[in-house]
Amino acid sequence: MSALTNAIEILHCFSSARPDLSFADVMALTGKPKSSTSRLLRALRDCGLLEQDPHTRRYRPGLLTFELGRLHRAHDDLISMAERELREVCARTGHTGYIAVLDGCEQVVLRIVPGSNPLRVVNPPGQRTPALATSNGRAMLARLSDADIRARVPATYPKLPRNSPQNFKQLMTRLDEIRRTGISEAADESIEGVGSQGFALKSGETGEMIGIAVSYSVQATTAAERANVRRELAAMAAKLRRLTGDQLDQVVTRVQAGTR
Amino acid sequence: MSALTNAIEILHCFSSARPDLSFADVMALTGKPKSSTSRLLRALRDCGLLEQDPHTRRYRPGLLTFELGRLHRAHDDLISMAERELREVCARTGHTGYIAVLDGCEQVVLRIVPGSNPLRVVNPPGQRTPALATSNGRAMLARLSDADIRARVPATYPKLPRNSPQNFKQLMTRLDEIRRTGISEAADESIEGVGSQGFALKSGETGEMIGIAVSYSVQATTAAERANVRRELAAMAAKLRRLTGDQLDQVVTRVQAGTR
DNA sequence: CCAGGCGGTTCCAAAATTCGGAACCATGTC
DNA sequence: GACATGGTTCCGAATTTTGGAACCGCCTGG
Repeated sequence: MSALTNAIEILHCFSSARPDLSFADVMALTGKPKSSTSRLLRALRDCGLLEQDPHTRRYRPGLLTFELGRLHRAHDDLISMAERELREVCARTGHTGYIAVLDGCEQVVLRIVPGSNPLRVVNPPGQRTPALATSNGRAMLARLSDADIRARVPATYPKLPRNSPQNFKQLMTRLDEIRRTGISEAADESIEGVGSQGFALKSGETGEMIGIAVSYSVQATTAAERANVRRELAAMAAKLRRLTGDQLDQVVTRVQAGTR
Repeated sequence: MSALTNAIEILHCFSSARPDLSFADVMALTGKPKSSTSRLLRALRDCGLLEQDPHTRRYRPGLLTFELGRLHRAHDDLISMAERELREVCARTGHTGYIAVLDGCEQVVLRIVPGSNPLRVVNPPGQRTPALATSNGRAMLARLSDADIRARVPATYPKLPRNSPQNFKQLMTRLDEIRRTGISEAADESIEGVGSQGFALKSGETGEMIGIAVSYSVQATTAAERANVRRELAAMAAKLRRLTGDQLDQVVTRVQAGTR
């Protein structure tokens, strides 16, 4: 196991749920001996990937991650084009929009477009969620080959909220429906009372794929309003597919860094 | 040289000026042989620290840096408190506010508060600039010990814009003035026609230090207006120092990860 | 005021990884 | 068809990393 692997293992311990960690936390989470943890944390701190709170001695992501994270935003084109369209839809419907990418079997929120409705922002950028339990997560999965999907979903199917697919077969049924209709829908899954509809967009040029979704309160919307969202999304999908040269039938073969 | 060191060396090649790099760029910038570069780039890509554009084959910071960069924001307290105050000052004066940290002899912008005046945002968050040529950069340096300053400034004093201190002695004169008045001023330095005033804030609790500055067009402001900015800053500084327990006379001994 | 825990650091020999030169290869282009 | 670009793979030598153990400074509770 290389030094880099170890470093990454530590970095992966941080999440929105655990934005900072103590020495003991890191030891427990990685299962590494004290000396190795000590050396590695020091190395990561010295190089700016981590910072240490001088008072509590806890570790958190460092200045370097902040700088590089800003640069990652530059990788635009597809995302900013989608964001522009999403902004208009959100302005018209009042709902909240999300753009996310797939990483393994999880999705990471890249952009959020706050809506005007009282439903407040629940998934800030950087948030990582199981792709199986979100509308645009499943929309992205639906565009992969069955073999790829099988490889991404953990061998022991995870325990998901009640309305999410409960096993691999149910999942494939829902993905097939998405493949037919082009739109993915979720309700009362990751968050109780919250529903969303989304679709996946894949650049014909670079092959990168993003998920675009609109999220709303299930209680506060009528069936007619949800049908309207679906129409809006379908129109946005058609326009973006045309702009980006997305061939719907073409399956994604390789997605960057998404093995985990 | 450890694998981690090499990885960091590559990551440091990226900047706002060079947000993506080709294989050859990385080889040239690091001076490493082809095989090592190949292996390392692959490792970085596989672990999510870098991404590769499938079309151009160029490398850029990856999803993991985006996620961790968002978490870095969580490290708030001092910064968010300062941001709140700065927001009010910017609303009153119409100028643009910056919060930055010191890293070695450079500063990195953490937050920006856009003003209402036509002077547009010039330094987005994540931007790295020589601390010697900015008002809050010098304000932060002024709070270090002379020995620490000498250690941070490169042995061969860098070539700076005309109005910046041109050698170590001039620098120390300006820092002494900042130490006396508590406020740092710059005009026509990093950017022609742009002036700024700033100060450094150091948490009495954690010891971390940030720079807070207000930036304006030199042409479009009168001396009276600049004096007003100075009063506003002095008042904000006094308030924040009280809130954070900042003892002005106490010199910063160690600042995180700021050796480079 | 001593014991014990936390958060480390340092040491060392064994084990694992990295290093870099060289050969090779797939694409795209002149 | 030759050449450049952007890699990958191989291999022995050289360098790092590893983890157990001992040690240390600080703080807290008894």
